[in-house]
Amino acid sequence: MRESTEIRQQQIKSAVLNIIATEGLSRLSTRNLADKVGLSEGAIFRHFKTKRDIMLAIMQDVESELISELRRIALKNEPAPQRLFDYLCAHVRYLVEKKGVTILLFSEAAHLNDSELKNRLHSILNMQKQLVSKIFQDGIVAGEWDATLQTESLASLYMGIPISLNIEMVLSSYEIRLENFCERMCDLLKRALKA
Amino acid sequence: MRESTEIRQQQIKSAVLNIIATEGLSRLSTRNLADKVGLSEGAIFRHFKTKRDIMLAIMQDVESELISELRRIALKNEPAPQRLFDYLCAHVRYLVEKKGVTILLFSEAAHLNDSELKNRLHSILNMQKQLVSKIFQDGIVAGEWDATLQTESLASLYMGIPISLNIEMVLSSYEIRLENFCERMCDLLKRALKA
DNA sequence: TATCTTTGCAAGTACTTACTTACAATAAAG
DNA sequence: CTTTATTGTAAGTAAGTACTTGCAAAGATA
Repeated sequence: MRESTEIRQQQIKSAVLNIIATEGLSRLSTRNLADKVGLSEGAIFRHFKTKRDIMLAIMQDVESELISELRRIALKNEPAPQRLFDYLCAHVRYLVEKKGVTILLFSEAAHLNDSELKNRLHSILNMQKQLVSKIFQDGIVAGEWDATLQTESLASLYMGIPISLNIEMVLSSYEIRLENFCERMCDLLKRALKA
Repeated sequence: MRESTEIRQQQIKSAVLNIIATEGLSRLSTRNLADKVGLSEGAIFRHFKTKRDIMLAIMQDVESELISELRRIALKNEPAPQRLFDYLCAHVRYLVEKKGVTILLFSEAAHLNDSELKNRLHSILNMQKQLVSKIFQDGIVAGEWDATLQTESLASLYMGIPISLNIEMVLSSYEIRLENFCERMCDLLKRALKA
């Protein structure tokens, strides 16, 4: 069956995430990938120049899906505490939905020692940090939180939450209880923020 | 030059960490490893049955070096706030010293989809969590920290700190400023803990 | 209908990988 | 001195890798 490159690219990216979640990174060969999509190996290379290009395309998706959502929340016209909660929830929800995709991109970046991949991942994480810093800053300016706090330190503390959750998910094969996770973490953050 | 298995095993483990830090995981082939140790490939397999066994041995080292040090601190006869600070410092110091070793073990575990490797890493992280929970619990019992807090949530928040630092280090190729990092993070934790 | 671009496949390429085998040198033990 | 266990090497092995090539057919355009 002939399909357009756009459709095939979507199918390929989706198959990559599926293989990673169910069989592990080491089974992410072009051969296995082709099998899963239902194409020959040659056909894969019609739609992506290299395997690395597939990873970059997936990273692009993370930027356009997750980052744009986080930006929307961070810039919303709402009290900072509400935004902080929404931000964390959206963040966690995406990681659970797309399972360990960021971690596995990170693994690939570490494995291939590919500095462009690393830099792009780094910039995704920095973006997440800057956006949450904006919320902290707004809350401080609004007098809701302690003015002596450094937003950078707060952002570092925040970033640990989704990242360690992500690691926990991968190591426990995605079987993890998340009851009130966001509420509990958000409460602790707000205690630290209190004026 | 003939050397005993014990010495060779140390040399091999050390070469593994060196290759990972300087050339990346993808260059961690048995061939490159043999070159770095100054042996033939066959000789490597005299001292470790498989490549995977080398990873397991390194993991064992992390347990006997880091975990035992953290246990010592957690059980020390000192006020909980002081122990918390020492604990975080020791934790961070080890990660900086041994660069991203835990992360890279994690990458391998994710890559090979090896559930024994994963379980062992998982148990190392859990141990770190339990030990820091002990400190939180002691501080609460001593009346220094808020009794309504859940130690498990606190431990989750704590765990994000070394892990995200670890990721940051790997992604920024180990060029990272750590001025007062432990102090700043510990202060935030203590604000959240305040009664 | 004829032309041209796109999408597909089968087979192959050159290379790397973890690990093995057959045999030699070393050194300690009897 | 002889025996025996240990540590070493050189040269393989089988399997897997990302990617290419030559050619066919589908579908849009002329």
